[in-house]
Amino acid sequence: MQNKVNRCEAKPVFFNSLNNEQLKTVNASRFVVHFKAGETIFKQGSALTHIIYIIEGKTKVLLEDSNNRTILLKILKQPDIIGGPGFSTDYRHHFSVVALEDTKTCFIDVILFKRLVLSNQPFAMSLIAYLNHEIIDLFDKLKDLTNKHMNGRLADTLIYLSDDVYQSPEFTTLLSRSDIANMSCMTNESVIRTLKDFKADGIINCKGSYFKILKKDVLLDISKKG
Amino acid sequence: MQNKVNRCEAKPVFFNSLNNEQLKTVNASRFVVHFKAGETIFKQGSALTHIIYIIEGKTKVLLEDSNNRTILLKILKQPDIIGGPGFSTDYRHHFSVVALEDTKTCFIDVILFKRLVLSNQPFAMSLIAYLNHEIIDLFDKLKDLTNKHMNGRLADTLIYLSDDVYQSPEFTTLLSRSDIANMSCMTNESVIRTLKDFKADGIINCKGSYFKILKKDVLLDISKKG
DNA sequence: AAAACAAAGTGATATATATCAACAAATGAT
DNA sequence: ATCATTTGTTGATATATATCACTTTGTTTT
Repeated sequence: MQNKVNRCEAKPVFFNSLNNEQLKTVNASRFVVHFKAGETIFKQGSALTHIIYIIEGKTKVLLEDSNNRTILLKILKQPDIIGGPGFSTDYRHHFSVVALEDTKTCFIDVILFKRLVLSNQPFAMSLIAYLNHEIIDLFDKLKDLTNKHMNGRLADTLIYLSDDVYQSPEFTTLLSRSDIANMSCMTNESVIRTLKDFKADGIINCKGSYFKILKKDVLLDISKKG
Repeated sequence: MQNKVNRCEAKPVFFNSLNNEQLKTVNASRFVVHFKAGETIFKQGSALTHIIYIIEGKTKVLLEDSNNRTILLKILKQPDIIGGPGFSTDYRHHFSVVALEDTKTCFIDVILFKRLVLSNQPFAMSLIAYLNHEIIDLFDKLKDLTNKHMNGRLADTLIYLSDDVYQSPEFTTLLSRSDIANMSCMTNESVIRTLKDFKADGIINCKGSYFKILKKDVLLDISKKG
């Protein structure tokens, strides 16, 4: 891990409610860290000492359990903030974050972050709104992953990648088949087989890391039906 | 639904960080509502107008999806607060709450609640901590429900009921087999069969609504192994 | 108490999905 | 370029779990 200290170029939407003086304090202590593809930005269970802002690059968020099973929860990229529910609870990380490509991040001391929350009500309120959005997303994830069958779950993953991560019906992904499996709660082999089915039905086209969604309406329908 | 207006006798832990003046404001506007067993306290999708504090009685929290499948997320009882992630986002309920027995609740206007959050930093911070705990619980739920097999999931449910809800190895529950199924993401029939297996193995005893956990260590082991 | 209804329980069968084993293709190292 | 290693792919088989049809038990209603 390279550890180049310099200024952040970008500013997260999240920090909009800070005043100039507060922004100056943040600027004074924050530092940039570069991660190479495959490197772990932080590991589940470790101490939460900084709130991390992604300046550049895509990262995957992993929920790991004691039996070596992993859920790939989501993909984070600029201007996402990586905090995690350890903030103001046990100050530990409850998921791991791994860089999918070379990634540039900005570290903000969590003690400073807490001071900002305590001294700026709109900032606190926007954090509360953010956390509630996270909870809504987790509700949806819980429903999708437990109630839907493989086809529906894989359709969800493909729609998520296309709409949210790559913002295009056509994309080349850094995710392996196993990553896609971990996102969709299925095995490697089942992902491959189901992708093959989708391809045979003319819903998508894919080869290796290349994906193209041909019939989004059908995919949405599969997602809805579960 | 009866709608008897009077004072709340109990005060949630949650409101500890309020000062006297703020408590007075809350007291002035809050009102008590009684629900009978089976009645819906609020329905998923409806407007979030009040934060509800449970004074007495047990309620179930239901996550409903568009295909009529339901997850029973948890059981709430005094001194739990029912707010939900609609607060400061879309001001809608993202789950339904149904009374399992006669339940006494205290309604607090959500606009007043928001004012309190904005005017009292420690209160805001304790809300943030609460939301983060909720997220940690959801992470665990997500991992448990997607990674574990039936035995492990049902073991989790039994441990939850014994430890958290009834706080005794022996309890008579208001939950039906279907409720237990919805908590454990399995069918009615599978719950019955698995309970029978546990009984045959001397891990639990149960008959109708009566449950007794005989070998908690074994149950914990089943839960861990998944 | 009888009837009606809901909830609990059982067995047979179907189905979704994982597992295993083997191989092909792509990628990286020497 | 060749070998080694990982990643992707395929087919055969095993297994967990749902579904369906039915019986039994318990609980409310008249």
